[in-house]
Amino acid sequence: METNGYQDIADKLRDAGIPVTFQRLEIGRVLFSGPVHLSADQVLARVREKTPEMSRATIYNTLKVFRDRNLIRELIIDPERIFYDSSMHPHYHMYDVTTGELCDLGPDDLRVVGKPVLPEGVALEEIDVIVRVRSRAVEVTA
Amino acid sequence: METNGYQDIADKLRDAGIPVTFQRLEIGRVLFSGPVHLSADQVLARVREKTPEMSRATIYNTLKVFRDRNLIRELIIDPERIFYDSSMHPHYHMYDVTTGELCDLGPDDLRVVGKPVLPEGVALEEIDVIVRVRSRAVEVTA
DNA sequence: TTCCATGCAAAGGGTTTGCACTCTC
DNA sequence: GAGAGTGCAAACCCTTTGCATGGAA
Repeated sequence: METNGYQDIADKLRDAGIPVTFQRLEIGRVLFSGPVHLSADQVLARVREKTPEMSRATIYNTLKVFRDRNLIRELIIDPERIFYDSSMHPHYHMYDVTTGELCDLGPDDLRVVGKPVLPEGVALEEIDVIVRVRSRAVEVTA
Repeated sequence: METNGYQDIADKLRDAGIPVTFQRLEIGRVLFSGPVHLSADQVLARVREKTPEMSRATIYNTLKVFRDRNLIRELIIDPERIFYDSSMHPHYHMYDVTTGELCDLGPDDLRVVGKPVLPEGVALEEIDVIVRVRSRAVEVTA
């Protein structure tokens, strides 16, 4: 999982059936150097630190390719933006609505018990759990 | 909970400390006549069936007022739009990513066990559980 | 009269798309 | 040279905002 070198990332892409390109390697480097939760814009910003000419459209295209090939997961947590999670291990999330911080929860923290009865012709895709928390420090006195 | 008449809705608004207006009654009628999951646009459409002059801005304003007063809950489930849930009972959701259908799950279907350790100065707001399913019937052969 | 609610239209922000250019095989 | 990948800019859609009108206390 800890794919740090370009060689590892290239292998990861090939294993997923994704043709390797320079841009995809750079985006992969940002995503697969460790477990991260990043919005598309954050990915773009990090890639542009090393590759300023990277296009926003390429970021969105590539994120969708990665997602379709199960290399990353889309997190629908904030109505403002989609987060991309580079960890495909089953796990849940804790989201600080005040700061926008997002972190992982393991099975030690939380577990889902029971399985809902699925209607005819319907397949389970995944179960998302989001623990929303609020920092007391930063009071939003609206 | 089954607030059907305008009188019931007016009471509900007053109880929540929300000044009663014609528009809020109409929006309340759509939301509180039964348990519903509607996007802002769907609320607008239903209100306009009876009140075609209702403004989109008023819908958004009112939904936010209702949400702040804990009359409805925002569901962050689909990146395209926010759904508003007229049921404040604690419950979870099943979402069909193919059809966009959304339904409730009770404690008989699913339960969350354990509580995550919250960082210092952080308060639990709520725990969302979304069971994502996919209809086999409508194959999305992309 | 003062304040809040409403409506319209324009702006805002994340995401998608159209199209031309480039690169690879 | 065919096809995919990329980059730019404009388009898109949901949502928010500014501002003027209107209604209630």
